[in-house]
Amino acid sequence: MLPGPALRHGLALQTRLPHMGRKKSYDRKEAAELALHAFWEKGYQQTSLRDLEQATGVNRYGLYDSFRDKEGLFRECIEQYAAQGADRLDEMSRQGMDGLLSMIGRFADPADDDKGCQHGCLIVTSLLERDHFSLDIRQRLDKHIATLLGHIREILTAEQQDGHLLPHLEIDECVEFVHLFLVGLPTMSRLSSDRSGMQLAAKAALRVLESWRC
Amino acid sequence: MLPGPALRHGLALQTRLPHMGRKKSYDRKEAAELALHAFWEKGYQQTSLRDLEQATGVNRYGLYDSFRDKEGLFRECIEQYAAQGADRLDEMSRQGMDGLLSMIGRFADPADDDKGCQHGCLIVTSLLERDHFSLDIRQRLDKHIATLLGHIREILTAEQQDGHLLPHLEIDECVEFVHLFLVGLPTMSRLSSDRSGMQLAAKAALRVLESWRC
DNA sequence: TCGGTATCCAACCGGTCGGTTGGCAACTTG
DNA sequence: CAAGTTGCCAACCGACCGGTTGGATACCGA
Repeated sequence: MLPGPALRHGLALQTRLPHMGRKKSYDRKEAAELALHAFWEKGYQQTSLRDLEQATGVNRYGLYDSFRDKEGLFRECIEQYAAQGADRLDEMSRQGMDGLLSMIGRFADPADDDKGCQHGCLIVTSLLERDHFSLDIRQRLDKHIATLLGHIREILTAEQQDGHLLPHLEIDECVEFVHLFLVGLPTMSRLSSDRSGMQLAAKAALRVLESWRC
Repeated sequence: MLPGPALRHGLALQTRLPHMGRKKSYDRKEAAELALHAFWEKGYQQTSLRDLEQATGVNRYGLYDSFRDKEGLFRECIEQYAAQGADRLDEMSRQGMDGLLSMIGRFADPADDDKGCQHGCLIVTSLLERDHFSLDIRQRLDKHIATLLGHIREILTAEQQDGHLLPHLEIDECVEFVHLFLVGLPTMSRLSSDRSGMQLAAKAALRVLESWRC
């Protein structure tokens, strides 16, 4: 823990061998991944350190040692989540409007058991707990949202320039409208255990997106 | 508090005069109204009894005495809120599609300083905390949501029968789409202190509603 | 004025929160 | 093996939660 008596024997702090002492019984990244799903299901505030200990199998000392504090662990989780999502976003961008449609379509299609759709985007749902986070976390969440909106804007402008989207549409408005879907649909699914209302809304959203094409 | 020695003097419980003893220093309904705004701003879970004492000016003993417990106070708040909202809903129904448009339009128009739009419908935002409530509260919230959706459905079917709405529209889908707006717009405004994105989305939503008319 | 009653308020209760620590177990090095 | 270092775990900490209570206070009827 603390430096210990090594210094008294002339062993400088930075030259201490990294493989000394007991080995960690858990993998840092794996623990963060498990914690991520706990946060995702219950939200930041409602996930206690006791929950995290159980979800990760790591004692709170280990969590504290590896991630500094609860928020540090959460920071690692959202960065890991965003890193995973980045690939998906790129894939969506590559598919253009179809990618966007399939993204919204996942909400409407109950056959697709992508767990993400059950809880909604972790970044979005976390922003609902804005008040509980430090400025640092808030800024990271905002940054990730901006990235998401950037991808959507990129898709829409490209499609419009290629003449595949109605020319009179205001891109700013369309981007925020899609944002509304991405925020509202998972929220709706949280409001009720019955997902049919949300699915109808998703179908309507898809119709609107389709109507933008030409 | 407890019956006291009155009975020993032959004074039956139900015949005790209601104006005995010290007078309440607060009005029950007024206290509920003040508590309502506290719940509305911070949410149920995040509003502590300390907050409620400060917001209402009533000591927790008084709150406990008048409302049984925190949830009892909240129950009173949402019923009061729903009662107030009922008039507005009726007014909206009377105006038909225009009423619906103006309801959504309030989100887009920053000049209108209706505080309700800042936080979103209390019923909706409360449902986000579903897990923290008893079955009774959940059912009440669900009932109020159903009432709201019923009004929307009523408006849309009437307009369609009168030939003022495109005949091919599926009412079920449209109702849930409006529901999505009502859920998503206030949620968006919570995600960011900058309301411009939400306002753009609201404008897009209005365009969609307009496009349904004929 | 005085007994009876209802209200008010501060102190308190058990429980849970995020976070900390001391003693022990496991590992490397010599 | 012994010395040095690190990880593990349970017990613990102060703060805050919703809720409770006992004694002081204000009000009523007689």
